[in-house]
Formats: sequence, structure tokens, C-alpha cells
Amino acid sequence: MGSLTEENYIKSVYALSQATGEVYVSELAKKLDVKLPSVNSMMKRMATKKLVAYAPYKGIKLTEKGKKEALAIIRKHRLAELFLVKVMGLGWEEVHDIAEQLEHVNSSRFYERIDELLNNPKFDPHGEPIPDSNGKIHTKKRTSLIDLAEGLTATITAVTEDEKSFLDHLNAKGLQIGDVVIIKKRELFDGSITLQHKSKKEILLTHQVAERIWVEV
Amino acid sequence: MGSLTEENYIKSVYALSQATGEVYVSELAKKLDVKLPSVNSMMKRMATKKLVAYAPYKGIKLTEKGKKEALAIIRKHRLAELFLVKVMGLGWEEVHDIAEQLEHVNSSRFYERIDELLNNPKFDPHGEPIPDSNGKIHTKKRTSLIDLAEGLTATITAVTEDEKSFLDHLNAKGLQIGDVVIIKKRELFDGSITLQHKSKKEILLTHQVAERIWVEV
DNA sequence: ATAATATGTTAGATGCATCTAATATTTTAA
DNA sequence: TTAAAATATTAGATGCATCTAACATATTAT
Ligand SMILES: [Mn+2]
Ligand SMILES: [Mn+2]
Ligand SMILES: [Mn+2]
Ligand SMILES: [Mn+2]
Repeated sequence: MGSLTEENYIKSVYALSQATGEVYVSELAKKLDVKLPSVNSMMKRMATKKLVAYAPYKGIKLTEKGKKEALAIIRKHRLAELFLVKVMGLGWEEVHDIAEQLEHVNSSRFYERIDELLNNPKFDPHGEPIPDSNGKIHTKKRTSLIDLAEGLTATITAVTEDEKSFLDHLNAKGLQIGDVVIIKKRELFDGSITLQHKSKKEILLTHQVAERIWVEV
Repeated sequence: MGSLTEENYIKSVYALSQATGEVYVSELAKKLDVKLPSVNSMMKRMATKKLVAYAPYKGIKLTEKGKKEALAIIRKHRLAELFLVKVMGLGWEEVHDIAEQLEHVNSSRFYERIDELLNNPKFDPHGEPIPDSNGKIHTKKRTSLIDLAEGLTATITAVTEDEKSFLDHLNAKGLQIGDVVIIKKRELFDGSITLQHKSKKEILLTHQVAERIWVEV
């Protein structure tokens, strides 16, 4: 097993290379809040460990070994989040920071028990899929709130952000996973969206917020 | 907050200086499985941080600040152990190693919840007292099994060792916290002790094992 | 009291993870 | 197509945590 720092790099490489298959040094530096040479140096080390494929001035890709490690950490992160909500009674907005630490706990027994207590859960409290113990992750194409036409009815299935500030904002608006909403109005000017909520209340979301909410029509 | 390594040094200084009020470089090196110069170097760093009082060639003492930190870590360790047993259903023999990791989790929320769910517990699964959130620890004089005369009846209140191998041994003998035992025989030759157990079975313990078991008469 | 042994410290090196400053490459714009 | 801007790499330094080898002090045994 690698160090805590290495595990965090692997997670970031995984997350940022999801879309295009590769990630750039500068993107990693920004995400991890370190300078470029730190990333450069770590990528060299991780390349010798066969965790990433990396050639100077080229994009960084995870190897199969790297991908497996990434998914193992993500599994632990998401199991931890769900455990904190379901078993320990914490709010979905306060579990991410704790899971950032628990994901580095090295104990198969600990995570086996969490998995059992939660009955092999498939989704974390933010609607993100939990990879299984073999690293298989169930990714289906998702639709964002901003891609829905006016008048449509949809169910919120996930949010792509689990930072406290964002979730506090959704809590204040009264939105949760599983809520059914109707698209009332899409503003052309600023991309904001007005929803009709089951609670009869109308909810206004900025584009920035709406694009982070995934739905099923 | 200090590093994980520093936290482990603080814990060891606390544990090993319990009896006499101070601990020697060589004892720490042995306990932490590092060489003498590593300890020496760390003690200097910790002294500049006012965590220990340390003069060359003299015993090492924790400062009040250091003691407070030590007790905070011990509190987290013991709360974690009890949580793993009571809430997560793990055995008392398998929780120590996991708690060694969980004790470094930095989240007051996490430990507040554990404390609540367990109703402000006073003892961990091995009978050790849990310091309160102000660092107050309830230490009473304890009697070891080896100090009891033949014929006496006593209740097991704690064990001073929470390594898996030791607890596996006690499990095999069928001994638990709370069990009532009668001292049947004390062997002069090797210090071993024969107990009469509630289960009617006779249990033979070596001196090495018996001295780690605390009782109340 | 001196020698032998045990214990502790200093000096100097290593790997990890980071930084700044200098340099190189790639991309974009004039 | 050259110059400017953006990105990336290298060189060299720092702090943490560790080590080995050499030296110093304290304890104990003769
Ligand atoms: Mn998260
Ligand atoms: Mn999540
Ligand atoms: Mn323990
Ligand atoms: Mn314990």
C-alpha cells in the first residue's frame, strides 16, 4: 500500500481523467493545491510504481493497477459516507470531510462489516455509485437538471459535489435525493432554473447549482 | 495538531512514563520499533513544541500540554474500540489494530456522535477507563490476579493488553470481562494459577497471562 | 579506581513531499 | 511564422522521519 499522499494523488488522477481518459499536471496541481513541480515529482514516482503512464509534456493516464487502487479508495470513501449517515446519524452535508480520512483506513475487516451492516449498498448518500469489492463500478449516462426542457418531471438521483457548502445550500432550498421536481422555467439570460417541488414550493436554482444535480426523467 | 508519527510518540511517552513519571530513550525506541537516534531527534523536536521536558541523558517527561494531547488520543482510541464492538459487532480481540488508525481521525463531530451513541461510556472493551472530553481520566488502584490468595473470589474488570494474540488466548480459555473466578491453586514453582470459573471449568493460566488480568475482590 | 558494558548523542546520509527560481517545451496570437 | 503566453520540467533547497557509524556519558562489575 502507498502513502496517504499517494492515495490522494491516485484519487485525483482518477477523478480528473474520467472525462477524457487523461489529466494534465496543472489540473492536478490545482485540485490538490500544490505547485506544479510537486505533481511532476510525484508522477515520476508513481510511474516507476506502474500506477500511471506518464511521458514528459504528455497527459497522465492511470494504469490498470492504478485504476484498481483508485476504485478501492473510492469504495471505502463512499461506504464510509453512507455508514456515517445511516448508522451514525450524521447529515449528508457533513460526511465527506470525515470520509476523506476514513478512506485511508487499512482494514478489510472494518469495511467488510460496514458493507454487511449496510447490506451491500449500491449508492452513497449523494447518489454516487459504490464500486463493488472487485472494483466494478456501475456507471450509467446521467442527465443534468440544466438539460431538461420546461414542463418535464424528473427525480433527483445524485449530486456531483459533496462539499459542505454546496450541500448546505441544497438543504436550505429543501432539496434531497429522491425528490420529484417539475421544470417550471428556464431563464435564457443567466441559465437559472425554477423548479416546482413536491412541497408545492417553487425553487430557484442558478445554473452553477443546477448543473451539479443529476436527474432521471 | 501534530503528525501521525508525533501522536504515536506522545502516546508511548504517556504509557511508558505512567509508572515512574518518566521514560528513557531506549524504552521508547523499543516500544516504537525505531533506533535510538530517531527517538533522540524526535524528543528534541517535541521539546521545542513544549510537548515533553527533555534534558540530555535524563528521563523524558510529558508536559501538561503533552499530557492533554495524550489523553485526547487515548480517548479517541478507546471510544473507537468500544464503538467497533458495540455498534459494529466486532470482537474485542480485533478492534485494537483498527482503533490504532481511527484514533488519528481529526473530527470532533465523529467522536461526539460515537460518544452519544454509546451514552458517554466510561470503559473500553478491555476494561480500560475512557478519559472524558476534558482529559480527566478515572484511575483507581488495581489488583492483578497474581496478587490474590488461594480461595478468594474475584471479578475480572480489565486486561492490560489488547493485542490480538493475547485476547485470542483468553477467548480460547473462555475468559471475559465481568467473569467471576475463584483462585483454586497458586503454583510456587512457576507462578501459574488455576481458576475455578462460573462455567464450572477449571482454567490454568501462566504467570505471564495472569499478571495482565485485573480483578476486583 | 579502572575497565567493561550499557545507554545516549552527534554527524551525516536517505527517501518522501513539498517549495522557489530557472529553464524548456508547447500552444496561441500577432 | 515568429513572438508572446501558457504549461511543464529541472535544479536545488527545506522539513520530517528515519537510518548507520562514530563518539560521549553513565552505570556496573572487577
Ligand atoms: Mn465524498
Ligand atoms: Mn459522496
Ligand atoms: Mn487498544
Ligand atoms: Mn483497549
